[in-house]
Amino acid sequence: MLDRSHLTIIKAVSETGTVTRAAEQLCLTQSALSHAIKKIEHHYQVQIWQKEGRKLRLTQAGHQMLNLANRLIPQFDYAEQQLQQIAQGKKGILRIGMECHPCYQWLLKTVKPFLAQCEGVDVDVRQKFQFGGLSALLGYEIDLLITPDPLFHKNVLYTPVFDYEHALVVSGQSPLAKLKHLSPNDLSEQTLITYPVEASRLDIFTHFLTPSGASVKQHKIIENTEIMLQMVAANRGVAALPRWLIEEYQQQMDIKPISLVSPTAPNGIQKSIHLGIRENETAPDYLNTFMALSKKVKVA
Amino acid sequence: MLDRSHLTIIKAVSETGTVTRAAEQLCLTQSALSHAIKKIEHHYQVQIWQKEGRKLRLTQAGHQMLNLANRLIPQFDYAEQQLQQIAQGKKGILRIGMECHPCYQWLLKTVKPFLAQCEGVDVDVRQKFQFGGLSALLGYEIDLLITPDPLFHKNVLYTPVFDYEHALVVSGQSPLAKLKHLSPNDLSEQTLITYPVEASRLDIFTHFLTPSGASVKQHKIIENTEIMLQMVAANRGVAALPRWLIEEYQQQMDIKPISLVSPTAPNGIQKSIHLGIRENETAPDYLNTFMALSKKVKVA
DNA sequence: TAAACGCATGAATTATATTCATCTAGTTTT
DNA sequence: AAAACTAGATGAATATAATTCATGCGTTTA
Repeated sequence: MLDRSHLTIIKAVSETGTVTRAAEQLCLTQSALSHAIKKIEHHYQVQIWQKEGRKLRLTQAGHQMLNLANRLIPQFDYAEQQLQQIAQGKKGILRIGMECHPCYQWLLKTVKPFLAQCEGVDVDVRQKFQFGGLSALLGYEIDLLITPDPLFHKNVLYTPVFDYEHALVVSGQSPLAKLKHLSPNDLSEQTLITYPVEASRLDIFTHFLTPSGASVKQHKIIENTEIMLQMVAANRGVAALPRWLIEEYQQQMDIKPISLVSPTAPNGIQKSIHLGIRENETAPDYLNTFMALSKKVKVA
Repeated sequence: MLDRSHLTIIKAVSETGTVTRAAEQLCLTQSALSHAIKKIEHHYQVQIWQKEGRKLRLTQAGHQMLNLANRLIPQFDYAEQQLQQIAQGKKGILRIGMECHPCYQWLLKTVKPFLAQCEGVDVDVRQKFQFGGLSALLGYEIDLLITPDPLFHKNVLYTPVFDYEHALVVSGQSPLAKLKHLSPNDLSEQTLITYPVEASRLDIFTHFLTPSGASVKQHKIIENTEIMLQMVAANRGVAALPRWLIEEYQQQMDIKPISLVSPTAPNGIQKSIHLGIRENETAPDYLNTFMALSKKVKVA
């Protein structure tokens, strides 16, 4: 029963001093305000104000309403502003899910201009998903999935943003460094360093070693890309990473990319990073902004 | 535009999970809620929720509305409760203004049974007023003024609650202690301790010293009654306080009351504590309760 | 003492909220 | 795979509530 409008009226009356001026301020008639307050006065059986000569005076109940108004109205106003900003795609949280460890470097490059362009929008990046990135997307844990392996789902729309070659990175000191490309059996005496995910999600296994029945001497797990490359540079192992990423670090480290050639991938392992979004809903503007920006980012 | 009702709807929907059940809870139809939300969706051009199979899912904007709802609705509810209780004269805040420092002891005795009797009513005591207690009362800062000096005003009704003698308190060791009463000139070599208010509001000046052209040797300011009495007991000065108050402390301290006799006050300074209330308005029940209680409280 | 000001109020009007009946789409049952 | 069911959306009809208009009454001002 007691409503925002009543609070607005009481506030306006206390500000302007008279109902008539309050009505002007609210673009209503004096009568409208008078009726409105009379109504809640009847409903709660309390007086809100009293005529005192020509002036009005708030009763205790009126003062309580005024207090309430002063507390609540700004919150309503702020919420409305937020709604309008959300409507214009200026406000929100873009929750990004990453399924592609080395893409982090790329993401940073995209997020930077995005934050500059969409001032009201925060970015949240998540990298671990209990049931995988796709279900995180469908379960509304994230709004955007960055993945090199776009698993089909009817409600998810994937957009490729850039192609890259998944190559082996080796130390400049390694004997392998002289080769232009190598085949699965060339790794039989090597130590392979990977991110801590299941082998079934590592392309070097699924698209290179496993189809040929080949394997490596040792398998080490490292979570951090830079450390991984330091290890490789120190000739303590080899790793599979995007060629552009390797080339980016090549200036500061003694490393080298080599194509992974096999019967199933005669030209090396070719991959595409895809952005996945839910298809059913109307995407907020800032999501489209992000998609557009992501296509402009150069990676090599 | 955005209103309490919308917040109520969103809250109910989030609690019950479906619009239909929310409608039941609010004693409305599913259609009503659907239309209401559609309206603000159109107005702000945002989605609040989405159908997802048989379930609903709040959008980001929807979640913000829900947050707002959870913050604001309880405040509305509380305000309504207060209104209803105010209507019944059962609930409110009794804002008491004190213009009489030593009356604090008396006030405590009155407030205690009052709080017991009026469970829903809070008491707020204010002691300092920028423009004095009378204007605080007329300006609705307080609802009740406790004063020994009832300044006339046509809209203020004063009721005397008890009479007392304003007497001098001296140490038992003081040579003055042997006197039954004393006159203004007897204080010429004494140190007078008073509360920190203007001399024009201290009866010992206005009704005793000043009319006779007398004065004291020294004037010390102390805010706290007990400390004041400790000082007196230690024979470091004398003070003017209600006789009943002095007698109350006489058991535990070596102090003594002495009447202040002068041509203008041949029987000592006789005072009355008055309760002042605004006359024009209908007083809430608990104010009358307080008035009634205050007359029963014995002070000596 | 008339004019001006300012709130209250009843009736008329306008706007808004709610319902009813129906539709659509997803989900479950058979 | 069809039928039955569930839950929300929607347009039109209706009910309710908000607003205005015209006017009255008390207070203040000139």
